[in-house]
Amino acid sequence: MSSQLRAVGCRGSLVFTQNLKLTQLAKSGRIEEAIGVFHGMTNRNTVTYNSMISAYAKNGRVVEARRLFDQMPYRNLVSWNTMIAGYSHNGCVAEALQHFKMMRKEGKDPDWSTFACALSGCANLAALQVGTQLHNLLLKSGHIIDIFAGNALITMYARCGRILTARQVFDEMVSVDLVSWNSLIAGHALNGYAKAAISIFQEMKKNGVAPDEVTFIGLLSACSHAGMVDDGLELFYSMSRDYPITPVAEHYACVVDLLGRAGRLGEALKLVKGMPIKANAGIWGSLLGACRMHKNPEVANVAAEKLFEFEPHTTSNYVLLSNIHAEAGSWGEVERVRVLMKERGVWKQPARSWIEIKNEVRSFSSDDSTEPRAAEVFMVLRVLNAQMRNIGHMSDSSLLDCG
DNA sequence: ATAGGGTTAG
Repeated sequence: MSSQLRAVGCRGSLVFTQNLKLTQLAKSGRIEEAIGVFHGMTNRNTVTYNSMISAYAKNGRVVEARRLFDQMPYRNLVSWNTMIAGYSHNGCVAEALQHFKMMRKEGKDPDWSTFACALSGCANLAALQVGTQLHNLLLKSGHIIDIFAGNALITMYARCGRILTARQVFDEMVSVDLVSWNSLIAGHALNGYAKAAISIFQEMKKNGVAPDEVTFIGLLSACSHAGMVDDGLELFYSMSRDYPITPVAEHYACVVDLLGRAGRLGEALKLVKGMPIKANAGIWGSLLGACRMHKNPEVANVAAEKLFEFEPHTTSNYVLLSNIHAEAGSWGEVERVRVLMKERGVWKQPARSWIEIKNEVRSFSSDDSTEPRAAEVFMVLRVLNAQMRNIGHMSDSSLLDCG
C-alpha cells in the first residue's frame, strides 16, 4: 500500500516539475520550447493542459488553444476561464460568449474571473450588446458584488461610450478600490470629459484613496483630449512632487501628446530629448502625428528618424512622413521617403477592422468589395464628410477619395 | 505546491 502511494507521489511530483518548466517557458515567451515539453510529457494533468492553452492563447494561437481544450479529458473552471480569456484578449468576443454559454450548459458556474475577462474583451471591441448580456448574467449570478467583475463592467460601458452607465455601475458597487477609481477616470478621459475626470480624482482623494501611475495616465490623457495644456503639465509635475510616483514612458507619451496637440512641438521635442528614460516608438509616433496636425516637417524628420529605428517596416509611419512633406510642397523630401521605403522593402499590408451588428462581429477592410452594401456605406460617408466640412472640419484627404 | 483574473497613451 505504502509503496503504491509512493509511486503515485513520484509520478505526481514529476508532472508538477514538468508543469513548472512548461509555465516558465511560456512566461518567458519561449512557446516552441514549451510545445516541445508538452509533447514530451507522458503524464499530463489538467494543470498541464491549462498551462499550454494559456501559452497558445497569449501568443495569439487561439485555434491551437481550442484544439487542446477540446482534447483534454477533464476541464475545470480554470480551463474554461483560460479559454474565454484567450478568446477575449484576441478579439474573438463571439467565441468567448459562446464558451460562456457552453460552460453553463455543462453545469460549470462562471466566477468573477470568467466575467471579468469576457467583459474586458467586450470593452476592447466596444461590443455593447454582448457586454450588456454579460451584465444581465452577472446580475443573475450574484457575482455583481465582486469588485473585479464590477471594474470590468465600468470599463466595458465607458469604452462603449456609455459613461453615465459606467458611473451608475460604480455608484452601485458594494465596495470600490483603486482600480475602480482608475477605470472611472480613464473612462471619462476617453469620452472627452476632462473636467469630470479631474473632479473624480478629487473625489477619490477625499475618500482616502491614493493615486498610482495608472491614475495619472488617465488624468493626463483627459487633459490632452480637452486641450487643457496647463492643467496637464501641472498634473505631470505634481506626480513626483506631491506623490511618490516616478513618470514612466506612458506618462511622457501623454505629455508629448498634450504639447503636440496644442502645437507646442519644440517643447515636446525638448521634453523627449531630456527624458531620464529611453523613449519608445509610441512617444516618437505621437510626436510625428502632432507634426502633421500642425504642419512641422522639421520636427517630423527628427521624430520619424527615431521612429524608424524602432519600426523600420511599418508602412503607416513612412506614409505619414511623406504626407507631411507633400502638404508642405516639398516633393524632394517626398521622393526621399519613397526611396527609403523601397530600399527597406516596406510594402503596404491591408488592415482589417470589425464592428458588432445584431450580436454578430463582422470584419471588413478599406475599399471592401466583399461588403454587399458598399455603395450605401460610401454614400453615407460622403454625406458625413460634407456635413463635417460645413462645420469647418478639415477632412483627411483619404476620406475624400471614397466612392 | 504548478494553471485563469479587473484599470494604463495613439
